[in-house]
Amino acid sequence: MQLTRERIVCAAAELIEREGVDAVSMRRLAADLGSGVMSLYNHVPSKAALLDGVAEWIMSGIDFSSDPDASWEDQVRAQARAFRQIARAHPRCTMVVVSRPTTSAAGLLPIEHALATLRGAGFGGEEAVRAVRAFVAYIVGSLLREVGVTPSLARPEDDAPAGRLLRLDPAEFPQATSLAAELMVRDHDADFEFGLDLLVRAVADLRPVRRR
Amino acid sequence: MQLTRERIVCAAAELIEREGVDAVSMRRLAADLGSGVMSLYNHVPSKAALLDGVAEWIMSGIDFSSDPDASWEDQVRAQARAFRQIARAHPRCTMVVVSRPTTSAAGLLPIEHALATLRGAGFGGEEAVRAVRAFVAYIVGSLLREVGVTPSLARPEDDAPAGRLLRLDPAEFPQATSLAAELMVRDHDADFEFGLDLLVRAVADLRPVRRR
DNA sequence: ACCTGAACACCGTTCAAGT
DNA sequence: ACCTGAACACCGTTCAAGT
Repeated sequence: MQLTRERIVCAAAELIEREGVDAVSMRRLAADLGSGVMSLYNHVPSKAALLDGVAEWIMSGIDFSSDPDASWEDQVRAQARAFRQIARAHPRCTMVVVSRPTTSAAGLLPIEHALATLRGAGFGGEEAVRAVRAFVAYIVGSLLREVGVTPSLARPEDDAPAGRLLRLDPAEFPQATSLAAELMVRDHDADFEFGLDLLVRAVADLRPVRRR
Repeated sequence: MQLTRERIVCAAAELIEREGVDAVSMRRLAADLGSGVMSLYNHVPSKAALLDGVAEWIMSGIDFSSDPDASWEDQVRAQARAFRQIARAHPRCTMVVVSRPTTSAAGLLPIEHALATLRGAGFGGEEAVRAVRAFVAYIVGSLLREVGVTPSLARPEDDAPAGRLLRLDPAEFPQATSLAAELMVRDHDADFEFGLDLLVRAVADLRPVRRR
């Protein structure tokens, strides 16, 4: 089968999803694709560029469009949820997406949509830009949490009964100890919606705007 | 000089800051420390564990305490800013801190402090946990943006005049095009404070609480 | 307990050679 | 234009040997 940039990028994304980023090597990828290692370099200039390609490919698979008849609050919410889809659809690729600077247009698309929504709701340019940045920061941070790299109490242990506790010194961590039950609950949907709601309402409070 | 876990971790952090994560190898580190490669393994079980150590070391260098006489809003702000200090003090290590699950107590300390502040302000346990998670998500996302991995318009190019524009198709990106000026401004302080303020005010609105 | 060199099984990428 | 193998300069880590 023909070797293609797209085929290579796609194979890389699948390999990451299957075995993690550390499993990705040009040699391994070539073997998976049934070609010589150096053949890859006819379509991709370097491994770094390949990973950029994976990030872009995943971003471009998200649909950021939203119902233009909905309230701007609901549109922003829909866009945020679309973004978060990345963590659900490509959990192990999320870190790749989020850890490399987006050089492509695909990375700017969610921002374009969000800006359009906010401007359409009557927000000024600077305000819209600032609000979008706050949303993006929150969403990106949420992705990282969901993917499991943000400080948490529940330690993933293969052998231990699900949701075992990190050993905590109650003297040093009185709050974490007394709130252990709440901290162990990991409902990413609810967590995400909670924070998203905070931001949406705070942005709505910035100024009295009427539906356009 | 004696080889020590702390000395190794510290050297790794400095090397990351100087030349980036990709420059870190056990061999390079050993050379920097004037020892044989394998000597490192007497103090650190693996490279991955070493990077965990770097993350922990950086987290433990942040002072999350806040003036207990200040309003809870100001305390939360102070804690958030302390967290953000990481991006200023160790920009190139930030990704390391933020990309690996915190297994140590040092990673839980900021959460402990934030929980104490919110509970002291009268928030319920579950509410406090949710709010803290929203804050952490926002802060972590902000760190990533500040360190330069979040979609942005300003493309860092060594040769181009500072702040050159990504080539944008005005038809596809009307908002980004018309807001190019605003999007190019990169005032991380202002951006961070703007979003932090949104969250603080939204959390304050969750329920009428009086100072404790 | 700590250090070490040799060795193993890998890397990404350059280059020169092929079609 | 695309493919390729050999070669180069690296990796992390195991192991057996030293002190």
